[in-house]
Amino acid sequence: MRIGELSARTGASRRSLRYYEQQGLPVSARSPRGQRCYGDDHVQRVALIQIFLAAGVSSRNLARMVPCMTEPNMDRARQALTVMNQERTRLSFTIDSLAAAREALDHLIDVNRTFLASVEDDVPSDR
Amino acid sequence: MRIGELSARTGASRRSLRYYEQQGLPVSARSPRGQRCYGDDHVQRVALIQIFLAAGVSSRNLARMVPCMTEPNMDRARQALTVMNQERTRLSFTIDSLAAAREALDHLIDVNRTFLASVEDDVPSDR
DNA sequence: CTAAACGCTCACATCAATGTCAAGGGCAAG
DNA sequence: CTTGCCCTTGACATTGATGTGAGCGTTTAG
Repeated sequence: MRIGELSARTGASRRSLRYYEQQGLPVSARSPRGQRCYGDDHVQRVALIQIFLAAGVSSRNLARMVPCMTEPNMDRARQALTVMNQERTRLSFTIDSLAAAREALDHLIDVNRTFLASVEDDVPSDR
Repeated sequence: MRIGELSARTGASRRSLRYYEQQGLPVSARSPRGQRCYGDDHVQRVALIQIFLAAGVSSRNLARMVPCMTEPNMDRARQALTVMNQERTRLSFTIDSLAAAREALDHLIDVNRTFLASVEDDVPSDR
């Protein structure tokens, strides 16, 4: 399939797909007269890329991980493993931070709700 | 205290503190001849801002939440509550996404590790 | 064959938070 | 008063993923 279809199937814009490729993500298989040509397997690979990009993995690091997903290779595998572990640590840290933020938010929401309730009850309580 | 000290206490750069204020975050209390002047309570408020900014809350939305933390007010409280709930939803969604990404990553790590182990065992198994 | 629809590259724009630099004002100690 | 440090505003730079548009080739349907 060509880029338009892959874009439709993955939800990634054509622009993004070209960008991924430009960043070294092996999402391409250039063909006939310069047009990008993809197979069904690329759909899943792009999905994975989207997941990790959304998770804050830089395309730079992703480029060191993705090749490994497709074509195992001793040298790269070791490097990839290192990056993956780093990213895992970063991810865990981020998740914890977000959870903490959510707790703080819950507290604020609670305070706010209580405040609003007290104000609204003021009139009734005046009866 | 002035901006330098607040910066030192919170870890936020002077630039950031001015930026927060510019974005409508009530992190200021302009004084004598134009210099920003803060109280101890500002330290905690900035800390909260940092937490939420790091959690991906836009300064725009933060501006609708923060005033409420400091000075309860019916009108703003309702608006803030709406924003807070939206942000909470977004946060939860993000956390789930990151957790999913981490699982995907764990899988990749496992595959990679297995691959490496198999390759390394190849020589010993050849004996 | 022609037009529509799609693809290619290049380049500039965007957003958000922050860095950085410039030109100047405020204030304390010598 | 001067030196030094902190402050002010304003403007331009950066980073990363993506949008957008121009100018030009390709493929496909009529």
